Amino acid sequence: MTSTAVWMFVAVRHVEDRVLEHLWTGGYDDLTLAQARMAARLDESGMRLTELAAAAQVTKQTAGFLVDQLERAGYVRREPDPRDARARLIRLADRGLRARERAREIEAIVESEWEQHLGVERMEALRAAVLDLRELTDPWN
Amino acid sequence: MTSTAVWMFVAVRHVEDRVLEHLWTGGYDDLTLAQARMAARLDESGMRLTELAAAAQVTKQTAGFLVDQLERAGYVRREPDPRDARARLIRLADRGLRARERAREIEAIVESEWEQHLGVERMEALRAAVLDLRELTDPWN
DNA sequence: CGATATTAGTCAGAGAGACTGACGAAATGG
DNA sequence: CCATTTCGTCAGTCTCTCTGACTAATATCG
Repeated sequence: MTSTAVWMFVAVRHVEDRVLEHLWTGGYDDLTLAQARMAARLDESGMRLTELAAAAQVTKQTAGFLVDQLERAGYVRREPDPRDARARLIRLADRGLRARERAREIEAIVESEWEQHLGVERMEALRAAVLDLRELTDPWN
Repeated sequence: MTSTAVWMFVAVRHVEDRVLEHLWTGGYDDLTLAQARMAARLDESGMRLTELAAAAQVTKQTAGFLVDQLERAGYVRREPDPRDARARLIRLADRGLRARERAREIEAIVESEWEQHLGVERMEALRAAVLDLRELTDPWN
């Protein structure tokens, strides 16, 4: 190093800090970084624990540990999966939806700061490039 | 979410996994992810613990904990700082330099994969954009 | 100079997060 | 229908990270 990935890491950490601070000051002060990272990968239609674990790149034990906490705090709920009696679908509950909304506020602000710094065109190119890289880098996709 | 930062996070994790695996198979199998992240931010001229902590975005206690391990494993050494008797300069030792060299090998491979996927031009734009964002995102700079 | 404030780093303790291994229950596929 | 795979949990351990308190050295300023 020092490779591109290191500077991406720095940028990510910066966003995470901003998001977490915004969530905390907005009343979601029981969320930890690890919990927020899990929740960030949860899609609208509900996911199984194993799926979520793969998407978040942690073991299913770790995912279960964090989802337990999110559930107890009211951010997500588990529903039976009609297709498989062993599995349950994890979805955002009301509190989770509201917290996601709040997170999106600050994300939009940070991205507009970046856009201001880079210019609209380069920011759009960055966004598109990173998204394209998912094909190579996202175990979930 | 899902914001740009989430996909950057995914890409970073992918690189970290690849680097760590490459280091492990190359004989540096005592390195942990947290240790490698610290070492990645260590510059050639030597840094103080407090500087390194700021750069890596952890507390100085955490930085000290990880540097202790890196030192015991022979990756770094601490030298007295001629400018300040309280401080010491942390530098890469021989083993650390060799490990960094090995890390750079795989980083170059991953970046060439990305370049192949995005094209030379877009990859260069990505690299430049992320580097430019340091002004907004890197507490060390 | 000398009192005060700041800075560099360490010690101690606690909590969170991450892993491996083993397991029961349900589903899948010959 | 039996063997295998998959879903999730339980148990245990280790690593990482933080807060708070502290010592020693340096910087500031009247």
